[in-house]
Amino acid sequence: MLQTEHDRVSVRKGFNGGSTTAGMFRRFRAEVEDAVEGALAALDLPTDDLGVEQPPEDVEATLASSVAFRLAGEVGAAPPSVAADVADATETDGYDYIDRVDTQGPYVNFYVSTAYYADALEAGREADYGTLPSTGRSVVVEHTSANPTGPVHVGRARNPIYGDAVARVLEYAGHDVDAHYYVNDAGRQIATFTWAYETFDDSELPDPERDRADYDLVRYYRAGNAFLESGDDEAAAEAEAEIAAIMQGLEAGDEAAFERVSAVVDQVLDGMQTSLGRLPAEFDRFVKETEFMRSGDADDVVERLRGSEHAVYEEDAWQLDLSAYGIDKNLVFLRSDGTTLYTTRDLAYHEWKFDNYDEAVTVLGEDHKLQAEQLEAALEVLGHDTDALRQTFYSWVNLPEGGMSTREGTGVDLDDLLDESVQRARDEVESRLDSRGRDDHLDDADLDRIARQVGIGAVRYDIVSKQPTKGITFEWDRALDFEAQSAPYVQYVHARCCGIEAEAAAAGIEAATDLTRLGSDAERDLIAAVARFPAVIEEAADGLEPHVVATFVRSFAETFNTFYRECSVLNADNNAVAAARLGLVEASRHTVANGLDALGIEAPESM
RNA sequence: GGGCGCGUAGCUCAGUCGGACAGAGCGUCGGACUUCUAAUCCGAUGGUCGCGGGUUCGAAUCCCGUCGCGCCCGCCA
Repeated sequence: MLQTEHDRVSVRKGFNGGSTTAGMFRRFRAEVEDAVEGALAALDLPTDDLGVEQPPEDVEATLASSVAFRLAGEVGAAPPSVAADVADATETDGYDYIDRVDTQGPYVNFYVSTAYYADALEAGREADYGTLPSTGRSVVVEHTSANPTGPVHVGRARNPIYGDAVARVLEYAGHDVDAHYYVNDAGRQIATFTWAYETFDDSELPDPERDRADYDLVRYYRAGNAFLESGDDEAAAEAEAEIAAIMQGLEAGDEAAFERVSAVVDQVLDGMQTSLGRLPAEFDRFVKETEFMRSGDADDVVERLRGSEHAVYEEDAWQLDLSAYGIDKNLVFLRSDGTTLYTTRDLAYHEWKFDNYDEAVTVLGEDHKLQAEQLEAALEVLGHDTDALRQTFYSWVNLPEGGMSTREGTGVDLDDLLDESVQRARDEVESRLDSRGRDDHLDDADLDRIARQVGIGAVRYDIVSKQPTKGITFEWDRALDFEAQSAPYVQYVHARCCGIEAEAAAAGIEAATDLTRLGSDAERDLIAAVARFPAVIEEAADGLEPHVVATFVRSFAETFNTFYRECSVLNADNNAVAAARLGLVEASRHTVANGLDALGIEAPESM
């Protein structure tokens, strides 16, 4: 079986055309809000809080209002009585998706119309279903930005996985997104790295773990740091002088210094990109700190900060007193030796972002929170409206025995995790081959593809499905669990959809959009789930929380599996039912494929 | 010590801008493949939402306190 387009994760930038829909659920919600507001206004009641919410699963209504609770006191009647009045005053004519209103105790319940289901079914059959209409807003998402000092380890991997998903979700939500990786090629650590690379000899270092530049060069970085910490003060002082010279050279715009540093940075970054590309996490642009040193923008920031009322000169260094912004810690923006710091250059970068984008999103580890607050305050000192800046944080991924560190060489390399996961996925596929129900003859290339899609998808889902603020302890068995509530569970639904569509095509069944043939609970529940997808994208984008897509897609898969069991396409009572169900399968496939795509997880056509 | 975050079933997690009996998966126990793929489905089991106060008609959700864990408090990033 050949790999087709559906097997590949779409390129984010590809989503700028095609038909788009605001989504049935979102429109229904807007209608309900409008109707409730109208009813309250008619009753001369306040409309500031409509209390529109989603009822529990066992309630048939799609949305409800709990407004009667709050109004009971004002009206002087019990909530159920108020609810009845509101329901009576609610006008349902003129709305496409509100079918009817009733009450259940204190709740006013709203039920969707046939048109709601019909439109969801039709919209779902479009391949780009879930893509919201263009907002016309440009957003830069900066994520990962790991120091180019060595191979990407699992502790860092949450950033590209979460960050890439944020970028994708924003793209689905209709924004014009660019992903940036901000390259630290000017900091002290990089100068140290450069010195070490030039100083140590390959023969005195351990063999690299992999034949790749990042694995090769990180040995020098570790050796250099170990040397500086070894306690030989005289030798260390000599090294420090050289490191300082490199930093001074960069600051002075010395071309030779830039070349020395890039010789290290470019190689390591190239290796890191190979790892990141496996996830995949791809970037539209790599922005180097040194760009802002060479352009003079960093110096310009220094001059303007120095002239601000918050600037103080203490202990020979220029600092920003940010107590007016509620930050006790001074921000040093120019060292006593005249060199700039990371945050100084980052300020120049952010000014550039503001000039070129409507909104700037940054995905950072929680250890950067203080620095991020200082950055935001400093941007305000520089006269910017920081509403355009959204900084979002994730907690570290730790090993059961502690944290991971590139410098100390502790931790699990991302490559090792992905290799192991793909290998375990391959074992899994092979062990299932004999009992496999479908006879579509998987060849070796298919096994490779499935192992890769499932293995990497499982790792990615494991990380992206959790709230970013929650800490994660990395455990092999848990990260590589392919059971339910994991990527393979959802991917399997996609493969099932593809299998059904292939069989249906062979049987000459053509998909139809025919709601009249889809009356069972399982079918209606599935269409209702399809209808919610765009609203899920919207929620995930608004909160920069891709994990809500992960939750949705898993729950959607469950709904689909119930439908699968109860509503056969090929063995339907007649052709019309088969065609209608096939249309629903198509809508389901688009929902799952795009939900996974928004998370950066591939959707296999067969498993 | 101060700041920020986290604490929900034995385990891993949803739910947290206050609302209908707190939901999944794993685990355990018991069922379902001559059927579009069983990486599936169905059922049972399992919770003082860390603890103590407060606000409210109503609190896992908001406020105060407290305990435990994590991160930060560098002229590092």
